[in-house]
Amino acid sequence: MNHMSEANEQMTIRQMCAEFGVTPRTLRFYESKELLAPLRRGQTRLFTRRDRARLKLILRGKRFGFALEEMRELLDLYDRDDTRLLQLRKGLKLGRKHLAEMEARRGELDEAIRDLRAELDHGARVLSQATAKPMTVKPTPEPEVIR
Amino acid sequence: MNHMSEANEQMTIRQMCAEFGVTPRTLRFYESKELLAPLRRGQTRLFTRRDRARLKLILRGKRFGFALEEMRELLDLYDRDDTRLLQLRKGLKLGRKHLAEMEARRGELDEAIRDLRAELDHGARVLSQATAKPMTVKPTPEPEVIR
DNA sequence: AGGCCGGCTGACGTTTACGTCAACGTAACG
DNA sequence: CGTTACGTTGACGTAAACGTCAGCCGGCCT
Repeated sequence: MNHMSEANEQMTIRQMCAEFGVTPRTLRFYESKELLAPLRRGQTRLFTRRDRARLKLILRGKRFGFALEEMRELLDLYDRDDTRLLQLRKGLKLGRKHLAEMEARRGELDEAIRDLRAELDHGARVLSQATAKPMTVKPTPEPEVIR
Repeated sequence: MNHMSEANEQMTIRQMCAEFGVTPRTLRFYESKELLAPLRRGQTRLFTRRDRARLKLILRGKRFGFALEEMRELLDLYDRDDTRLLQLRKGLKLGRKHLAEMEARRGELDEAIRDLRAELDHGARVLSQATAKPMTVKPTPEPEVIR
């Protein structure tokens, strides 16, 4: 009962690593870059729910090719410090820019997916034809246009 | 003189750079990694439509965080060498894996977009409320500056 | 008391994806 | 015929994002 105190609020570095699949080095590195700001019990880091939220966003950003430095600025937007209006304005502007980037990227991703699908379809077609009549092995002088 | 020769088929390194917004170094680097294989007129590289197609895919892949090495394997899939069936099979498998990754990534991207939008809406709401009744402004060190 | 675990701080190493610079070739321009 | 422009090949440098290793704490078990 005791060791199950409702504090999964603060967690150690190992627990964080387990939850997010990163190494301690990574978390310390992020802290050094001021992306995270865990509490301290003596020397030991204690990661809060805020750190977890930020880390989630960081890793998400990374997966889409945003640099850590870019993410750092954006993180404040998610912090919802509604008291400082100037900051908020800046954050909104930045956020909108980011959103536009992401939507553009989604469009491109869709295109890439379409293209890749087309290639896969083509490949599958060629393959089924080849296995159907295995005579047509080498000469493929089809007038197919490469687009 | 014949600057209008119909050969935009083979193009020089500068022309490539202009078309794709990269540096010569980048193209030479890609060649060294066997991602491109331009022809040669003596020493000079001549990039073909094949190189252009590949470069387009490379840059696209990069924008979505795929490493050059990953892209290199995939590029063959787009080459449509329909003669080597075993290769084709391998390529298809790889391509499908890649496609699955991209689709997963698109799902995540959509989620990220939704989240960011929510934050932006929240921010905008807070901001409009604050400007409507500016009494609830926490002690801001600086007086409000317009944008 | 001794030993191990988990965490901490440097500090240097590594990988990826190029940038930068030197030295050279060659073709055209004036 | 010199210089300007574009091309080439090394070779070394760099920024980002960690990995790795050494050395040192402070608890906790036995």
